Amino acid sequence: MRIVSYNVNGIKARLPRLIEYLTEEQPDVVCLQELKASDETFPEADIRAAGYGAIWYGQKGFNGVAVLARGIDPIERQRGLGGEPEDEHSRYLEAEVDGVVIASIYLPNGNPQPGPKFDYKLRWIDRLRARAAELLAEERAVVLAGDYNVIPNDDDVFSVRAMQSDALMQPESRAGYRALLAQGWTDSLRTRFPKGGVWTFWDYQAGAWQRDAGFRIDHLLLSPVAADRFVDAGVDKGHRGREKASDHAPTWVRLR
DNA sequence: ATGGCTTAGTTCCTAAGA
Repeated sequence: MRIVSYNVNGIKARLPRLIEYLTEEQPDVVCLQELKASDETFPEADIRAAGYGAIWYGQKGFNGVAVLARGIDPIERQRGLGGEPEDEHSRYLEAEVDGVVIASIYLPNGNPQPGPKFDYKLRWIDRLRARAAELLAEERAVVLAGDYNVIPNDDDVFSVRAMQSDALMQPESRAGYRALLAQGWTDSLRTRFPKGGVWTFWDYQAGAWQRDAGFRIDHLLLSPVAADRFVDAGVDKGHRGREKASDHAPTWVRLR
C-alpha cells in the first residue's frame, strides 16, 4: 500500500499534473493539500474518471485538503481539529482506507514570525498533537501525511543561513514537531534517509529548482502499528521538474 | 536584500505562500 502526500498548490491549476500523476504512478492513497478551491469547485468527476474515490474539505482561495483512494471511497472520520472552534481554516481531514487511518494535514506556514500567524501555527501544532495522542490510543495503523511547514533538522535544508529566520525552522516550530514524534510516531522519510539531504519543496523563485535549493517539509508519520509494516519511503522528484508543476513534490511511504 | 515566482480572488492589483 503506497500512500502519498502531495501539496498541489491549487487543484484547478494542477489538475492535468495530478491526473497524470495518478495515471502514471497508480498510488493507493493520495493526501492533497492547498486545494485553493471551495467544496463546490472540487474536480470530483475528473478524479473519479482517473479511478479514484475522494473526500475533500475545501476553502475558497487558499488552504483545502483531500484524501483520494484508488478504486474505493475513503471513509471520513473527522474534518478539522478540536480546541479552537473559531478556526475556520480547512487544514485537517481524517479518513479510513482499507483499514488504515489516514489524515491529510496542512499545517500553517507561520510567516512572518514573530506575529499572530506564527502564534496560530504553534497553537495548531498543539491541537494536532492532542488529536495525534487520541489516534495513538487506538493502537492501530495510522498515517499522518501532509505539509507540516516544519524543517525538522539542519540537514533537511539546502542552507540553514538562508532560512534561519523563517517560521519553518524556528526552534518553537521544531520543538512542536519533535514533541509530536516523541509521542511514538515514526518519520518515514527520515527512517529511509537518516542522513538528511532529501528535499520535498523547491521555491518557484530565484532558480531554486535549478540550483536544487530545497528543503523537507512534507512528512508521513507512522503510528507504531503502521511502522511495523514499513517497507520504503521516497520523493517523486521528477514530477517537480515538469511543466506547470507544484512547488512541492509528491512524497510517499509504502506499507506492507 | 522580504527581492526573485505562482495561484486565486477582491483581477489588471492584492494577499498568501514558504
